[in-house]
This record gives sequence, structure tokens and C-alpha cells, in this order.
Amino acid sequence: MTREKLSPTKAALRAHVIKSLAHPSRIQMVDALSEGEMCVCDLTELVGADMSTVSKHLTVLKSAGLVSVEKRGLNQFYRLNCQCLADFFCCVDTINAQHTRALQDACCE
Amino acid sequence: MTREKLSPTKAALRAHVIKSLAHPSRIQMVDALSEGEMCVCDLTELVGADMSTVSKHLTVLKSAGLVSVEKRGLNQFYRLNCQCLADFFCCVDTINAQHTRALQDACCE
DNA sequence: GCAATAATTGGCTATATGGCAAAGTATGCA
DNA sequence: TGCATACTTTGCCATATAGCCAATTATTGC
Repeated sequence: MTREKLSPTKAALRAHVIKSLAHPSRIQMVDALSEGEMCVCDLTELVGADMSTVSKHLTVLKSAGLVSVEKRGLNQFYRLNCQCLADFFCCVDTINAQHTRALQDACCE
Repeated sequence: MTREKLSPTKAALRAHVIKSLAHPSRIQMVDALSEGEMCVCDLTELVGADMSTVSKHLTVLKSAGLVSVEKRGLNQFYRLNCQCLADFFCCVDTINAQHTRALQDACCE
């Protein structure tokens, strides 16, 4: 009855997506985008970094399939592709809360 | 009714946890640990790396609060602290499936 | 005490990542 | 046509990460 082990290939696919979220600025951006689409200049103001830096972050998110872009006029509007990220972050926050309190059991139930 | 923006501090806390999951080997380990506790030598065999490497990966997971350890005899038994990671990975897999399909659609037009 | 096993730690190197600045590209407007 | 705006890309540097090997620590059994 042992479940089959996760293949290295599938683990690498997951890692690609998770790595794309593994940066504070990208987390802030994804969080903001969950409210609706935004252009690069808005996101630049949000995270307070150089626009070139923000653009690179967005490239990372895009390559992982988390966001997509639409060009309208001079602006590139980015939007989230997936709604399940809210639960994703909920789980992460729970882990943090639990960890900071050094509790060991009963997460996310 | 605009929701408040996520603070850089909270984003950094989330990033710490997410970064700890942003590696294929660590994802494999977490996946295996969802079935129950394992010692380092078992996990070493699972991912096929040097034991010192695996030990370092486990340190990363531990520092993020994802796993905890118990020593019994010669072995250190690691176990998952959180069950919500299954949903977490489910979301990631969904993103991958969507993204893969989107890429296929794009190239087959 | 000594050897064997399990795991962690330190040292080192290769590679990846993140940042800004500067140059390049595309669109809109006068 | 020419300039401003909004991005992206490139270049370069600093730092972080992952990997293995070797050395060290801890526990068990002889």
C-alpha cells in the first residue's frame, strides 16, 4: 500500500514553479495581482525596486506559468493565472505561525 | 474596499518557507515524509545524493519549520509538521498542467 | 576502550540569483 | 518626424546555493 515515490522529473517541475515564488518581491507582486491586473510601473512602485529588476521578476513568474501579459498601448498588463495561490499562502502562513510558536502539531485542519 | 498591501516583512516570512521548498530534492523528501517519518539514511537513498548534502537540505527544511526531528539510537527521524502541503503541491501541479497546455496550444496554431 | 554506524559540520568550487545602470525596442502623441 | 513614455534586455558585480569530500561528533555493540 505504499504510495509511489515522486519522480525526480515531477519534483523538478514543481520546483520550477515554487522557485518562481521564492522571493519577497515576487510574493508581494503575486499578492497584489490577486486583486486584479497591474502594469509594470504599478508593480515597480509597489515593491520599490528598479523597473528592470521588476521586469526580470515578472519574466520569472511568466516562465513558471503563474502570470500572463497583455499589451495595451504603452503598458504591459500582468494578471494571475491561478486562484489557488491564496490557499497556498494560507498554508505557508500557518507554517510560520506554528513555527514561531514552536507548536508541533495540528496544522491546517 | 482595496485590500491592504502585503508588507515586505510578511512577504519575507513567506519567502523563507517557500524557498525551503524550492529544490527538487527537498520536494521529494517532503513528499516521502508525508507518508511518515524517515531517517536521514532512508532519505539519502531516496534522493541519491551524498548524505552530507541531504543533511543540509534537512537543515533548510527544519529552519523553515516544515519538519522536526527526533533522535532514537543512531538515527535521526524526520517528520513533517504540516499536512497542508498536499494542497500546496496540488496547486503547483495545476499551474504546471495549465502552463504546459497553454504552451502546446500556442505552438500548434 | 575500540570499532562501526549515523549524522552533522567545515572547506572548497561551480553555478544561480538579484540588483542597478545603461542601452535597446515599441508605442503614442505633438 | 521626432520626442516622451513604458518596458525589456544586456552587462557586470556581489551574494547565495548546491554539491562532494574530509573531518568531527554521537551512539551502540563487542
